[in-house]
Amino acid sequence: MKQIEQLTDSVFYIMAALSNPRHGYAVMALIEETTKGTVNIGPASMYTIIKKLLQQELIYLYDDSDSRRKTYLLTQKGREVLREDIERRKVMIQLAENGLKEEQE
Amino acid sequence: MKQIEQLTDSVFYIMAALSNPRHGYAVMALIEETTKGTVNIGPASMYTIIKKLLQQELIYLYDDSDSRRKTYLLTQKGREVLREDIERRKVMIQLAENGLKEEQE
DNA sequence: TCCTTTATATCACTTTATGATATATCTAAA
DNA sequence: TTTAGATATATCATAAAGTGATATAAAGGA
Repeated sequence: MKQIEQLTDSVFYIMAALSNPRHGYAVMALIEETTKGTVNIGPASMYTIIKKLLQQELIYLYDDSDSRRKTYLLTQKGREVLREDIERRKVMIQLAENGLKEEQE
Repeated sequence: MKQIEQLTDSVFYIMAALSNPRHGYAVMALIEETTKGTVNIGPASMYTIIKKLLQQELIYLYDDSDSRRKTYLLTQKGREVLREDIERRKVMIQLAENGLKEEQE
C-alpha cells in the first residue's frame, strides 16, 4: 500500500517534460539536453514509464494523428501530483542544506 | 556503468540526515518527523542502504562505544556527493516549474 | 538505393525497496 | 521484579523499478 504518491526521479523528469505535449523520443532528448547529459533515460525506461503513467491516468494520449509519433500530455491529476512532488522535493533540499550547514558550526 | 552519481530519494534522505552523527533508528525517526509522516523509511530500507553507503565510503561508522547504538556520519566524499545531488535536484525543480508555467501561457 | 536519424516497443536481467519477522536491550510502571 | 512497550539493529524473501540489448519500421538525405 503506497502512501502519498511519491514520484521517482525518472518519473519526475518525464512528467516535467510532459507538462507540454511531447512524444516519447522528444522527452528523452529534452531530458538529455536540459541536464547536459548527466541524466539519461533510455527507451526501455521511457516506454515502461509512459505505460505506467497512462494506467495511472497521470498522462493521456494527446495526439496520435501522425502515424509515427504519439504525443502525450499531463492530465489535471498529473499536474497536481507533479506540483505536490515539487513541494516535497523543495522540502527535501531544505533538509539537506540545513544539515550540511549545521555541521559546519 | 553508472554515470555521474545519482542518489535515489531514500538514499538522499538518509544521507541528508547523516550530515550530523546519528544512528539508524534516529535517522528513521527524523525523516518521519521532518516530512510529517509523508515519507516513511522502514528498517529494511534503512539498514540495507546504510550497508551500501558504508561500502561506497559515503558514510563511516562514527561511534559504536554504546553497545546498542551505531552512529554514522558522512565522509568528505559523501558530503561532496550530497552537495552535487542537491544541485541536480534544484535544476530538476526548475525544469518542472518552468514546464508548468509555460503551459499556462 | 542505402544509410542515418527518428520513433516506438519489449524481453530478460539487474538493482533497489520493503513487509514481515527475529532478536536483544533499555525503561517505566504495575 | 516481572513485564510490556519503546528502542535498536538485522536479514530474508519478495515486489517494484530501471535498464541494456535488441527488434522493428518509417522518414529523410546522400
